[in-house]
Amino acid sequence: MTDIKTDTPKTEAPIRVRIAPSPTGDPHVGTAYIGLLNFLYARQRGGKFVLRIEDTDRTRFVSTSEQEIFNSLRWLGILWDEGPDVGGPYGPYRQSERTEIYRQHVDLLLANGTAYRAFETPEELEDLRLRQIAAKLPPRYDGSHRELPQAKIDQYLAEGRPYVVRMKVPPHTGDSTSSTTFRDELRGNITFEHNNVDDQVLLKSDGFPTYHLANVVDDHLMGITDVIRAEEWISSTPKHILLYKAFGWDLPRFWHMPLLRNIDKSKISKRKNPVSLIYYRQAGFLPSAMINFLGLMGGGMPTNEAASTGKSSEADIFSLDDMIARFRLEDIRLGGPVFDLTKLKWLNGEYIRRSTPEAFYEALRTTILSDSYLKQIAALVQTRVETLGEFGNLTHFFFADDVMPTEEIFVPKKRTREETLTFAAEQLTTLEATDWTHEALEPALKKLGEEKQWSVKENFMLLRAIITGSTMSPPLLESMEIFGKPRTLARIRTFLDTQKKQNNTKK
RNA sequence: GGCGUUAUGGUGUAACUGGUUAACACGCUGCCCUCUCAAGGCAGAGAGUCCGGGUUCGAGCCCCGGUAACGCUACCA
Repeated sequence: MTDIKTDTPKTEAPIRVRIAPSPTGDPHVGTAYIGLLNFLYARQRGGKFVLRIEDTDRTRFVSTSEQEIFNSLRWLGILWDEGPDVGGPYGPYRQSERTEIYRQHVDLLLANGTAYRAFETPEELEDLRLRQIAAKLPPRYDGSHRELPQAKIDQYLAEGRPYVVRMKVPPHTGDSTSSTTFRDELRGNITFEHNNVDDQVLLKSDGFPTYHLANVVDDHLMGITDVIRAEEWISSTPKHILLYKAFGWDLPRFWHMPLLRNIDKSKISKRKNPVSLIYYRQAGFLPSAMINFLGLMGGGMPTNEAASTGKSSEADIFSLDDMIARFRLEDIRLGGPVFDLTKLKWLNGEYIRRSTPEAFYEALRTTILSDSYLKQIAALVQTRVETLGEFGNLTHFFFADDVMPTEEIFVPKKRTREETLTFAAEQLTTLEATDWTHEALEPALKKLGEEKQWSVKENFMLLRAIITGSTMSPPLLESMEIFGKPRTLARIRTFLDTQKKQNNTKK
């Protein structure tokens, strides 16, 4: 093993990297992927890895999300040196606690003429957008408040009209540049003409910053040296460069990583692939396997010597420590890798087979057979069994992954297969948007049933069939609650996918 | 539509500064082992490197032109 630190130029500032997830839902595999890459980069260079929470979107905020992000990353062993929960010298690490900082920085931009107030209402902007689309023009802010006379601004402010602050993208008086070129460490120079860069909103009318502003201000203030993020940010990087320039700050290095993909190559999404880290934990994937699998995405691990000497399959198997020792971020492949569950499951199986019997049993007992899980399930069936031996009869679906009802079971007497599948898809949509307590689930499902003219019995029986594979089960909603949202939704999606495929083969 | 990025078997990756029949893993097929199923062992099928030109003795690697996929195009991140 080589000493990585000797490779690091000694003149460099200490490496500081970060991930900045938004607490808007379940922790995402994409967050884990980018987190892993940042973590490795920092560890290999004796740098610091920062976790920052980007909670500036109040409309999408989910209160439990932040804690779940912490739990999931820790589960994987992706540990941060600074963050909201562990503190650090550059805090606070939650953007909602930094609003005063952003306000001050916006004032700086307002004062030096690189930003301006815009007083249009959201309705006016929507109207503009629609007209532009109708005229086959690229939808873009038309800049009408770019050069508002001071008198007008004062008047609007006095009237108390709400406003946003927008970035004044050059060219304008004081800066005549018409394009921005930046270096992506993986791809080389990328150029954007400014007439393709919108006057991005920096400060929303609710006083919160947008991603673009908060991100640049925080990265600078937190001393971030390398921005390692997903490819979807390439398009907005010129805005960020312009902001660094407007503040007069040095640029970090930018590394844009390929996007994880669904099987059909689109950006990975929950509709087509489980993306919740909670799902993977609850479904019984081992953190070592998940980390290993993520390390396979995009390459980056040099071919193992074991591959040429010993068993060749060893080449694909490595630990987090192996990655710290040998992973090369600069070798990441740029094509978007498909997040292929088949290979993940094979890897997971490898890790299970390699466990000691004790470790395997321990893994079962802390996940799929944990005391808390069993205790909740037991409470559900106590009145429904006559011998303890019947426990498995009623609860098999809690422990199985291949539940699939036959058509006779899931299609109600007076319904067709088609309308049943359509309704099941609507149930899925409803469940996705509902808090995961049986108290919340019941009215949500009943409301859907009323709207679509499905009786409560038909409604719940269909769902019961999908979740349990049977027409007989412990109380459905309580069962779903214990089984967990990510796995329940995944089961419904698997059901719908399978039935859809059967449709296609029938025709 | 505009802008940007990407492109090696079905999937993930490999192929030194261009150099023999494009390699490994997953998956798939068959066989062996075996009370079953996995695991394991063995043997296969599957790409000529998105397409078209060019440079070169020689191109997956270099040049030019296309195409397709993906991303962005919000007072979301």
